[in-house]
Amino acid sequence: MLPGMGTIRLRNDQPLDLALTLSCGQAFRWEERGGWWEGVVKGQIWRLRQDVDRLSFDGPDGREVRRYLALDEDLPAILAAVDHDPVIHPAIGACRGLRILRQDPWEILISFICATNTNIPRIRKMIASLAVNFGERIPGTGYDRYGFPTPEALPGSCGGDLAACRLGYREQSVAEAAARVAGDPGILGRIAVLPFNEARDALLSFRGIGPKAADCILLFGFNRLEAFPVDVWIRRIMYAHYLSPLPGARVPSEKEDRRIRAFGREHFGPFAGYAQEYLFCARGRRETAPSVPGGGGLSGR
DNA sequence: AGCCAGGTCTGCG
DNA sequence: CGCAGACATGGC
Repeated sequence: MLPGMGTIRLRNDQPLDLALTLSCGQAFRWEERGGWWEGVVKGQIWRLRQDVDRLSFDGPDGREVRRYLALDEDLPAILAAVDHDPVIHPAIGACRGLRILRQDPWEILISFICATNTNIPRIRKMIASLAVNFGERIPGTGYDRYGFPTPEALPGSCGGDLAACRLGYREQSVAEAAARVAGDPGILGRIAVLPFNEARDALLSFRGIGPKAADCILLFGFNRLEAFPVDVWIRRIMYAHYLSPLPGARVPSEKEDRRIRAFGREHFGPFAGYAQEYLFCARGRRETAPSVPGGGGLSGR
């Protein structure tokens, strides 16, 4: 591991909370071992460690680390652009240094197909299982680590050993996505350069990718910071503090989620995804229990 | 034991 | 369109 090893001095005005960034649910393959965060990125072992303003890395080179962690992004400027109400403000304070990673679109696509209707611990297990069963073993470590499987390496038709990964009803969607991307290797690259709504529509054409997964894939895999994923937690938070369901509307419902999404993107602007992530990561103080819609909205909508 | 989980799809009106 | 159920699994 000699090739890429070094340190980066973090600037005071560009905060990073490495642990929060790696563990908050945008990436699923990072583990803390002996004071270092260890993960697999681009088929290589990456080890990262933060001591206040010193970021140490082992595996990648400094340029790769900066890019992956989005250290070149002006975080305070982004947060200033979304910090204009008394709900997001404390979330920003509570999650200082949280950054949205720049991850591999293919890995994120599969990860968020797996992320539907389950919890983060199990998502991590599903992804780990895909890597162990179909990824390439990475030599030179004291224990086995595996790269995320390529589209070609995953069974492209249902059945096969994919069942061993215990994906449940997500299995068919994963298999189809693998077959499609393997058969059209340029597809994700083309999606990457589409306008937002067209990219979103392209993702929605995959089985197993609905509105929420599409927004997560855009945000975490394509660095589209305007994406505003609406999951059960965000729905709770938004109903508790920002808007109420339309009179007579069923909730949850796709129609209502669409309103939440539109409100989020309008209210928070081009960096709505950052606002969403801070709200998501700061969940659990006031939003642990389902709250009553209609009480305590910000505006009278 | 039972509810819930970073939802989505299908089959009906 | 919009709604209700089904769905496969395991965490807590």
